[in-house]
Amino acid sequence: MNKDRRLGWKDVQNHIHTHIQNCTYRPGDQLPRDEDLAKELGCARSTVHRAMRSLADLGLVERRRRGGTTVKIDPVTRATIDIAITRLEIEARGYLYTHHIVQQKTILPHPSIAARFNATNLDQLLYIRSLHLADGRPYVCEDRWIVLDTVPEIKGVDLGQISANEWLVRNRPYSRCDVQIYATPATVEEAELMQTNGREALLALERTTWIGEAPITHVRAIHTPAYRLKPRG
Amino acid sequence: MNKDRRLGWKDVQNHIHTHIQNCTYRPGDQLPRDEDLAKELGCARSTVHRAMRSLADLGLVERRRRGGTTVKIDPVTRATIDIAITRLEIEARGYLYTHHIVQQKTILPHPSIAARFNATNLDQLLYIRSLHLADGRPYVCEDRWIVLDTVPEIKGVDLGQISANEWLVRNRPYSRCDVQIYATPATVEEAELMQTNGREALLALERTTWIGEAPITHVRAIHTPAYRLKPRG
DNA sequence: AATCAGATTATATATACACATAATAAAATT
DNA sequence: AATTTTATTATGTGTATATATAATCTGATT
Repeated sequence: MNKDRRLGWKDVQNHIHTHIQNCTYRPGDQLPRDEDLAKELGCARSTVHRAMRSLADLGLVERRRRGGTTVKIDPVTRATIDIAITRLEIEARGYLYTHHIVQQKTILPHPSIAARFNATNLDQLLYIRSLHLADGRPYVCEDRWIVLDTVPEIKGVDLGQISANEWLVRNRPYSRCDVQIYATPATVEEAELMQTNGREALLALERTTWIGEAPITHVRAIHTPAYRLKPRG
Repeated sequence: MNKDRRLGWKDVQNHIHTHIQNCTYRPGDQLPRDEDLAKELGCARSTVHRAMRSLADLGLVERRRRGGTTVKIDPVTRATIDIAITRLEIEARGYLYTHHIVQQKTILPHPSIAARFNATNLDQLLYIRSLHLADGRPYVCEDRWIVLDTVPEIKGVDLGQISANEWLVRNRPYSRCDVQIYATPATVEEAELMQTNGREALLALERTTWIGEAPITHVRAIHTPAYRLKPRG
């Protein structure tokens, strides 16, 4: 037990959070100043500050210099999703991971792909359609465009061995990543690959990455119909 | 300009982040100790600590007591989505918001709904299907189950005026929220409401909330086919 | 009355130091 | 040799203080 222990920032955070849940402080209300709260609770201002900053990170309160801290008027539900290497996601669910390349070719960028990269002067792209399986059953179908100017080394990699997904994550850190999530009906070919019905509703997860100004890759990953994306704990 | 300014934690963060992007430090590598980095960069350990904690929050590095800080072996793309009140989301896009109730009734919980709440002894629920429109065009169709035992006051609220979504967010803080995102084909009735084709692929966003142990509400919000969920900048 | 220069105030950041805690290694004990 | 105890080490937390920054108010100047 932590009977006589000093007050920690998490205690302070809980204290305030509880009051917000109690409606002691309601949306829009002003919270006490850091200093006053510190005095009231018998801890240092830094400790209150740490707790307040954490609550602000959670999107529960808003802090403005001089304006003090207020309970957010329009609370948002903040959900954080971790998009891991597909192999690890499948293995974490206890399945055996395999993958294979469906199609691979070097192409010039289609305007819609160039638009995603927000670039006009793109040269050759490596296009790969690959299927990732869990215990032999389709799990994710990935369409990927890799900017060869930015990642020339990938030409020498055996992408049948290590997936482009995994190789890139391990070898090409990015400085910016755009994500979009949407529902899409399976095309006939996709339905065949995913072993499901045509025009079935699939969850699509698109990512586009850059290092500095240079575009790296654009992926569109479609999941099996039953797939549910769950934010972390 | 901040020429001769002291080093801030964001500077330190950028410093390390740049090195990770450079591959000076690669996934799995050990970073210098906080103290050494502080000495090297000429700032306090607390400043380095702040930067490191931020990088850990971003999912870029992992910190273990005694074990030091390492670049994450399997980096994840971390995306944070803010789910706001539907009215505000629509207005933020510059549209006129309207909504209306399609159906409203008091029912006993269907087992699948009780399962979502992880509860067995649920009493009466208020079920509401409502349509939220942007400039008169369907935007979101919301199926909501409200636990009347937990939120009895809602019986006295005119939910045609203020949506259940908005009333609950403003009046019922929650301590826990489960979120699930998936694709679903529109039913015939849903397609009619959303003015789209039957079995069209729609993005569904499910939320279930509790205050303490008490279940508050469960929502299933389906979006128009063109809808794309975008994590915050 | 409008404008602009300071004073004020609350949060934000940086620093320094002490102690807590967890993980590990080394030493002592059985 | 196996186990337990102890020491070490790097991060985590709490405290105290000084300074920075942004927002607001005050009041002098025009």
